[in-house]
Amino acid sequence: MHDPRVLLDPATDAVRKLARRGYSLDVERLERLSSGRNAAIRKADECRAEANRLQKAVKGASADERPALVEKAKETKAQITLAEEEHRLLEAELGEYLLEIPNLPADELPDGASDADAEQVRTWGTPTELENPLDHVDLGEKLGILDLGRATKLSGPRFAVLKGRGAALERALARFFLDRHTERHGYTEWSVPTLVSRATMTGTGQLPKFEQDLFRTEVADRELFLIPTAEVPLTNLHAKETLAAEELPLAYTAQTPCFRSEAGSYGRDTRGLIRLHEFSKVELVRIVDPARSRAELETLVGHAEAVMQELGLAYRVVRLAAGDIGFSAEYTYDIEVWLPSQGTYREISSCSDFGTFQARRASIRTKAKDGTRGFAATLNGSGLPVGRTLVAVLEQGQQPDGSVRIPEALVPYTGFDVLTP
RNA sequence: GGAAGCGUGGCAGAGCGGCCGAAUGCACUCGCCUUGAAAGCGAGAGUCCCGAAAGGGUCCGGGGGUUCGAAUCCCUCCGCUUCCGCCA
Repeated sequence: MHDPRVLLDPATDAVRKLARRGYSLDVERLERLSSGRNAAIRKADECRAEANRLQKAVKGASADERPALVEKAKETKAQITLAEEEHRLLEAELGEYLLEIPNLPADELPDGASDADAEQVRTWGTPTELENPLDHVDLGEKLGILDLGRATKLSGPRFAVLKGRGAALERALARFFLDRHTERHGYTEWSVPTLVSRATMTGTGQLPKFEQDLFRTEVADRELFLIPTAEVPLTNLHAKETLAAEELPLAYTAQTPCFRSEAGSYGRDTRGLIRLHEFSKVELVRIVDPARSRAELETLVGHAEAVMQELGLAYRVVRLAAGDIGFSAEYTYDIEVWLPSQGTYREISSCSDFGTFQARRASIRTKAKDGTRGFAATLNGSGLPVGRTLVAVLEQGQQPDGSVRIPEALVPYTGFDVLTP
């Protein structure tokens, strides 16, 4: 959420920046709501000050002065009620409007609105060239570790069932990621709820605009949402808190299932594990000093890349176009892994700097030793999604004889170094 | 789900309907003292909002009510604790 004052400051250049992501800011409306709200607060405060004066006067008043003062106090009270009502209305309208304005994309991002407009930053590893590469579905079924038919029987399309060494591989990947991030990269592991409140979803920006992307539950009169990523609970751990500036940066990780409705992606990636309603992911979240957020993003991407490299998976890093980044983001790198079956790089991790946008929504404040107060900056990135990594491990590790070699770093976790049909 | 009790500042813990933004202790910040530290002494310090500032307003779990005036009285919701039931 933006500070309306900052948004309206010409130096912010908000209209131009938002236009880059195709959002048209209604400056006139924002100005009207913001100044109207402030005026209503002023009016209410003045009335309350008057009421406070009258109360003191009543206490010291003589018996004949008293009735007139009490009468006046009652009138003032009525005025307070009016001013407060005005304030409440404008506050609500302003709040609603602010909640739907996306974050300002950084100027360094390239123009454009799709992944085709992303800018390649670097590549790592050599894309495997195979005669007739199988895709992960064919591989998985031949190896007997993937059962999509039964997944459909259980839950419908866009679910997966892993069996035997497939399930073990999934478990191994998650443990491998968590161990690396906690032991080498300084992250604290958390176990968090995957059902969260509307307020929590609003804190990170999934709500109110993207309710159609979420799974919603309702039991009795209680409403909860299934998280689309651990970013939601991890970032909101510190909602409505004030953090001491010197304890930053905070680095958190968690493995959770992630639930996405995938509304609006009907024809896309219908095969296999790429796009599911439910998948497991290890997420990285950093809560940092806003002045350092971009440097922290480089650090975060580095942590995701480190596990990719240890698995020996060829990938590239791209800088997303201004019109392609998420609602709450101001700067995003995607890591794309090489998929031999598609002959292309596909997104495996998205690492974003949100500036203070989420912290304002969730109210994650900071206080320095000298008493200076502000909002923290938040960042997050996948580190990594288990399913898509499994896809890459299968596809990049496939051998001419139909077997799949397990990356060396993973063997201590799987207990086997090859998958054979 | 049933019964009882409790929700005050970072923590602990006071608080006759106006003198309470709130005693006191601990913790904290800054001085003094000390070679340094502790102790001791002195001073200070809460949050959020409006305001260029001066200043004003707000906040004693949330919401509502009584009253000129509520941390203090009433209603309601939420949370916590203990006992019973149920359950992994």
